[in-house]
Amino acid sequence: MTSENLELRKVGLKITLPRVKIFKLLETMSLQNEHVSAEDVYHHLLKRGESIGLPTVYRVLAQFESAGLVVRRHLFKGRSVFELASDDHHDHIVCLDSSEIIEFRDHIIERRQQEIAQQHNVELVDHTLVLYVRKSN
Amino acid sequence: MTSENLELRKVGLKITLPRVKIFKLLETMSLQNEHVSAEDVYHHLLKRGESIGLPTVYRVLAQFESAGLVVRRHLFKGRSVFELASDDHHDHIVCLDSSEIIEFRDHIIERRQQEIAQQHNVELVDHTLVLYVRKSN
DNA sequence: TTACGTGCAAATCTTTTGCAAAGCA
DNA sequence: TGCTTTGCAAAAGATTTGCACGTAA
Repeated sequence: MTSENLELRKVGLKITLPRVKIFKLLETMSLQNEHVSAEDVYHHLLKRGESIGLPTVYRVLAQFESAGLVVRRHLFKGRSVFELASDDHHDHIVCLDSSEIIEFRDHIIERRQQEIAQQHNVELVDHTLVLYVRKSN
Repeated sequence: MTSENLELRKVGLKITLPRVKIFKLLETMSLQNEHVSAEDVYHHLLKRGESIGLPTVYRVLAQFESAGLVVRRHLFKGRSVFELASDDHHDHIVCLDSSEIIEFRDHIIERRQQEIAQQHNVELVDHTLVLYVRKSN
């Protein structure tokens, strides 16, 4: 049993070809810190000769999100991007000039977020921190 | 000359009825910490008997954004919400149960973001910090 | 007057849904 | 086999665009 299959089984999803293809692609992309939209996933798979339908990509990504395998982010207007979930929380710097995305980790901010949630008497489930920047001259 | 007109003139936008209506509405909404979508603006205006077209709302909001009068946020999937720009930076807590939005301000996080931008040698233009929470039991 | 702005309808883009056929356990 | 998943086509939701008419300066 491959690692993808284990992950899928763990969250109660039946092992199907589309799910495995998409999970593997996300693994590759996440290793490279790439953030992909549903359309991106679809085109990557088509380009390598895989056969898949766009609605299936949307459905599978939504299932992965519900299962906690994947995190959906609203970094841009009009479309969601996805990355494999990981214990290693990180945030994003988005360059307004190049649309390049840089990931960063910061303990001070992470800790402070927890404190703020506590102050408001709510349970912190997730967070999005995006710094929109331009390259300094 | 009313204050709305001054603001519009300041950023080089001609004073027109739709722009004034939308600006006033945003002023009211922002005072109440409401975050409105283009559709929301459209329906609020229709409800109070104003005549306006939805494409105009989208166009005016985009113009206001370019002019720096309003900030566009991607708090949810699939649609943008807008609020009047202000010097007083704040961030958002979004309740996943009720979709309620709470604003908060935190100097520690603000300062830390500046430091992170400096470390990456980029100029911080804007940021979005959203804490997604559930009500603690 | 004259360039700019608006409204309507239609187009576009992203995402979702209905349903018949195919696939996994 | 039986229930789940997929693929296609079509629908839906958000946003944008083309164009003729209206309006601020």
